[in-house]
Amino acid sequence: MRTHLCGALRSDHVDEQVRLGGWVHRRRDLGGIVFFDLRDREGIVQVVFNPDWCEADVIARAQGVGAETVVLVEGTVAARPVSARNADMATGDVEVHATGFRIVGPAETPPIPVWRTKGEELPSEERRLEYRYLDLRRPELHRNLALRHRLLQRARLTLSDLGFYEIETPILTRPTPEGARDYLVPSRVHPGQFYALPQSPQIYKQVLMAAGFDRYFQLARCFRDEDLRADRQPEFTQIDLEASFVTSDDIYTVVEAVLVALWDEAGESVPAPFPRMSFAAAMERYGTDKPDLRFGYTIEDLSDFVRGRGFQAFDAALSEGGRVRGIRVDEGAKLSRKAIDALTEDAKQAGAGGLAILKRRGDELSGPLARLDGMTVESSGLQSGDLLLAMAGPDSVTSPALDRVRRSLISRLEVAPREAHAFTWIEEFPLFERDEEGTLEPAHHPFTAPHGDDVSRFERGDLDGVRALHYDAVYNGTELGSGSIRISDPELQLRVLEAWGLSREEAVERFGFLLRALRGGVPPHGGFALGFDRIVMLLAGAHNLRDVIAFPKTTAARALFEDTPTSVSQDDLLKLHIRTVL
RNA sequence: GGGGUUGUAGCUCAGUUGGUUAGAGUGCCGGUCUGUCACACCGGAGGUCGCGAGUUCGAGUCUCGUCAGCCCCGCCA
Repeated sequence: MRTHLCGALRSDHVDEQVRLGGWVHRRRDLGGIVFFDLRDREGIVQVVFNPDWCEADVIARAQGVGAETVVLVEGTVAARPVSARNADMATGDVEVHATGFRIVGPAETPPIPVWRTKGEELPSEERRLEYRYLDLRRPELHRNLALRHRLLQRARLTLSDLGFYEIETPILTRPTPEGARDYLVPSRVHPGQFYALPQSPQIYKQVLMAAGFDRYFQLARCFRDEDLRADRQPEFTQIDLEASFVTSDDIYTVVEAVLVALWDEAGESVPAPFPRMSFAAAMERYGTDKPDLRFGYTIEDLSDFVRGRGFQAFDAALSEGGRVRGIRVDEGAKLSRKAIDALTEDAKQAGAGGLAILKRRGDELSGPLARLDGMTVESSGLQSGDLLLAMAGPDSVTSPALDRVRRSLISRLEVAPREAHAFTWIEEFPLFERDEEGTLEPAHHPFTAPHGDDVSRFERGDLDGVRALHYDAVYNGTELGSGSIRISDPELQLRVLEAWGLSREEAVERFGFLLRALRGGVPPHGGFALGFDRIVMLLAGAHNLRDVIAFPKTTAARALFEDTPTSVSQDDLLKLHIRTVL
């Protein structure tokens, strides 16, 4: 049917007879002569209908063809007249002199444009999702999904070469009351019973290790019924992997190989191994477990610097066991009053009581902290033009607030990043953390092994300080994925589940299948899961996940194109033994 | 669950302090046009101002509710 793709035609093809198929992108009808741009997956080429080579009835039909109509074109590739070349088009040196054409896919006038006039905004997100078949025709989304395809293939190839088997795990799985909410699937043959869609293949991959597959990976679809964000969809794809007889270092090596390969596929060369940082150090220096290491402006402990110098709010916080922490900002004195107010607002929004500042210009200090007892230009430690931002409180307040202030500061100062790609491992996470009421909660899933040095602490029941063999891969302030070394001792697994708040009976009821597998002889094992959609988004330069997923959901978890979810008939529900209570 | 924001022609948007017949660009329809590439030019059609109440002599504009999109907080073991 076709001999070439539209976007592939170049000067080498001049004088060749071609048959093309594609969508009419735009039409320019000059009366006696008609141009249109024909678009396919590879790109766009100009087709010309001219009485010099074209029958009158063919021209007449070409004049009437509407945008987005699918046509077959027969003709000759010709070099354009020099004055008519288009440097903005990849195919701009040539055009197709059509001798015949046929409409094979008539199109209604499109409700949203595929081609937009210069300066015209994209249609609303709502329209784009409603008419997804049109929105997806835009070259930008084609590029994103083409990149996604290449990254998927590269991930497969890389892991396969490293000895990983791609093994599929069930989509109909066992509900887990803990963690994220499950999407439930009713069983028809077992009245009143339900499957759940997997939040991740976590337990299955551990069972595969127990089964001796040694190394597993999967491009796994995962489902979580939680509220959404620009970077969160209810169903998403993970590059999920697990390996046996490994330590954290082995997992780092594998994940680094995958990430380096993916970045390479996108044309970016990045060095491995990645630097490592403990969770404690990340929280201390950056206030977050996903620090953006492209920038400085690290957090400092200013408690001793300000203690007892007549600043009431600081001394109060210090006497309550808090600290005073802050950020020294080179050249920060140039920030406007308005910008500093905005930073203060950021700090308050993130939960801080306020933001105290000290500014040095020449030999003059200003700002509330200038009134500290004994404050002098020398003792301030600031260079001319510098700014010091400080806040007081428990770390649980100042860390997130200083993280927020730091990120806001970086964007307001428009500082250039020191490097384009800053990967880092964050490790030694706590195994448990306390929620707002002070109740101990597992920080991750309950299969994460305690750090070897902290096992005795765990045995003693001193859970607060126990570190986990859990690690995150962080890139430019974004968490790409996380993983851990798993518990392979069934007794330890039971005790962790108990510490998690489950009775022994409950633990066996919910996780018995895993415990049985562990008792059956399991190697030490661990793994990782990378958020694939997010990686594609970063590498495509997209700003939300919807632009790298062919058929995404809205922030209310609805699909507008197919209008889903939807009600079903009472009859269908009855067959599933379900009654609605709306 | 909470907060913010947006909703006006097929699409992208403007619409002043509440005041006559709600506008522009583009698309669409008709016409002219042989080198355009945002083709140009002439003419035309096209509106439940998201939906529902309320205030008012009068509501696109003010108030309340509601629906939908987007962003954020909670949530995401």
